[in-house]
Amino acid sequence: MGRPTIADIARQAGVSKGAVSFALNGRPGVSEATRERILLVAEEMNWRPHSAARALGGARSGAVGLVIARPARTIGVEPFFAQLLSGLQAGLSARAVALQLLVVEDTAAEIEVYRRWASEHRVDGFIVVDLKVRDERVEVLERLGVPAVVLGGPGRHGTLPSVWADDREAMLSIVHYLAALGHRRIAHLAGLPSFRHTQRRIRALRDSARSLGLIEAVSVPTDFSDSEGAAATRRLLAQPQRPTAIVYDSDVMAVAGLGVATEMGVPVPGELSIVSFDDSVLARIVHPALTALSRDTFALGEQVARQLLTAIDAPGTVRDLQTPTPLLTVRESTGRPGEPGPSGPRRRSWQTT
Amino acid sequence: MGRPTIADIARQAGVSKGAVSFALNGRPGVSEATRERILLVAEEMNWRPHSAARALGGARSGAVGLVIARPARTIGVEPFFAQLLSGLQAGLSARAVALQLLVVEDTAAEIEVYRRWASEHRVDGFIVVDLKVRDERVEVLERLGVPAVVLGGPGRHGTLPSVWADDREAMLSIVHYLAALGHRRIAHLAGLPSFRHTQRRIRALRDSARSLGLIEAVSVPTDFSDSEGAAATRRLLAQPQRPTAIVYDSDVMAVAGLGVATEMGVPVPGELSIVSFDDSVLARIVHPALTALSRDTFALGEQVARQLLTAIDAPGTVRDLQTPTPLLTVRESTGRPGEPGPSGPRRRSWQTT
DNA sequence: CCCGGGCACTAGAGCGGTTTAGTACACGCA
DNA sequence: TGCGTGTACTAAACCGCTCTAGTGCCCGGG
Repeated sequence: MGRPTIADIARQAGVSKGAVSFALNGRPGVSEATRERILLVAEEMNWRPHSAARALGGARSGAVGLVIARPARTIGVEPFFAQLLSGLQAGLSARAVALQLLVVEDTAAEIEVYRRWASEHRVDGFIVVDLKVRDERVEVLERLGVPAVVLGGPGRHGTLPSVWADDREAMLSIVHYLAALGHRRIAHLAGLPSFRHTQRRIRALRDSARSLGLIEAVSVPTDFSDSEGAAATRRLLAQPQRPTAIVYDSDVMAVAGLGVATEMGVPVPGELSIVSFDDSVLARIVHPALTALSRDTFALGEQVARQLLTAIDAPGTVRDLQTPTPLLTVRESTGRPGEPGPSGPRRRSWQTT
Repeated sequence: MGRPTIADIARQAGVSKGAVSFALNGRPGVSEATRERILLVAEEMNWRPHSAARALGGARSGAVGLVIARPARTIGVEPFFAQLLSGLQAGLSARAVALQLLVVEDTAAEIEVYRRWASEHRVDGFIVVDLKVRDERVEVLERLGVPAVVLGGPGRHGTLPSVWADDREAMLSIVHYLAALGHRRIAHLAGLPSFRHTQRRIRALRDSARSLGLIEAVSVPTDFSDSEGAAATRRLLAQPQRPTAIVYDSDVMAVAGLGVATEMGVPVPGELSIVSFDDSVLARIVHPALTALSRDTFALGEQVARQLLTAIDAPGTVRDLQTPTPLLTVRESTGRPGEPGPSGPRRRSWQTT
């Protein structure tokens, strides 16, 4: 005999299938004595529900989907996703919900997967990341009628609930910090310009430029890759009037930028301050360690998971949720412009050529 | 009306459910004309199979499981997993098989998930990573009778097929390279000693020590984390007779080690050569870029996926598969001991204080 | 002319659960 | 005594698909 079914349990316990179902799901319809007997038998036979059978009865599939549309190599290194994933798992596993993960090349493929998984009843809901400025996925998901939670915002996510952090506030905190140190030429190596949070960061920098008396406040869009981060840094540092501080939208780019600065003999933080918009081990292990915006990505994942589970249980009841604005963790990569950093004398000597 | 079922299609096309099923699955029993008519109707109604209904009829669930038992923070940064994941996806998506991913704290939890998912018919097979020296998971999976492919080996994976690379050969190639450069004191910052590949690497280093005339060839076990990597490096470099080369079992540790060397004023590669056992963007973006063993992790993932799909289709037919031994990519972090590297004069100046 | 065999298709049983309708019995109450 | 009500349970429908057994028909051979 293969795996036991409720029919087997029913026979063994001398009751009907229905009674077993009631007992196992803790719903009324059986006496306490019978329930315990059934549970005992089920335990003995080592019974587990067949997820497909459950799902067939119109019930949940017990899984949620996360589809990421980024070229594989980019993800490879983003600690952000891994952290987020762990948090999601933590939030989901509390309710024994599994996560179906898929990495696709582009948004078209992503949407196709949404359609497929939804119509195959493979998942009960979706987590949407990398919210775009004009995001077609939102409409598709709304039309599919599948519960979904958007990571990003605020705004532009239609009727779907979102979990978001204030990127604007975060960028302002960085710029204020740099301005307070005396920086007047600040560059921003932004991420993909199609991303909503990229736009918010760019705008925040531009808006603060005048009020803080910045001479220069440019945002350079990239694809988040280390190579574009390095190339853009090289271009910025080759200018006659180069920026005294660069804000990177990801830690990978920041590290790549640090590498370029080192290679070009520009001392950090002596002549160039570097801030990363994302914190991770990466920012800590390089030398000098990078000043970075820290947020609890793991907790963020948990939040998103909770929101999604709620959205699945009671659609329409979930409201947007703002997470704490990331705080700046000051390390060794920032200092007053033109001044050697805390360990300046040593690092100054890099600047040979 | 909700989503269409084959009954709807049958009604619309004026045939029976059975005929529709035959037509949609491309099996004999319907004429070519009828088949086309049915397919057309299905297309029009935008029909998709209900995965649960399919799975219920004893068929496949259309998903495979990957459970990773490592503390969340460690994964966060391993580009290896992300690359592997992408490769797996690529291999699986060709057959429209989904990947269920779960990160758990320890092996006990991992085994529990295997049991649960198998008995719930949630997945058709498993991918096992981080093969241990004495690995209880193997026996559990064999007993469960679920198809599974082990990433690692050779040996110690029971009757489960494995995909493996020759870690021994790889380590030997590193040591030979370093010995040829003139290194006689080589340290190895190993990973978790419970991992099978860690043991193979340790043994390979030890075995080659005599034949190559090494004075020192120690392996220091760690937990793969940046902090242990940094701490161990600090200890090694603080010794009176410090090693002239360190081999790191992961790129994260290698980068952390490079940071420590920089901080301690030990020029790389002038007085310390660094080799990473894993290549990734990480190894390239730091400065100096790290000499590392490169392998195509993406392709590895694809291979594993293919093997697993075969194992699911025809259990018992799958044999072990050896993947190409990773090749050493020489970058800037290695050189002759005591000699400045290619850009040595500049870097030499780091070594102040 | 009848029969066997192959083809195209139908009917319906199952897969393993959930859920609803129905039944048997005990009990309280007029 | 009869009736309504509540409880504990059973029987069976149902979810959407697959697959087997069976049916009707046509064709060729004896």
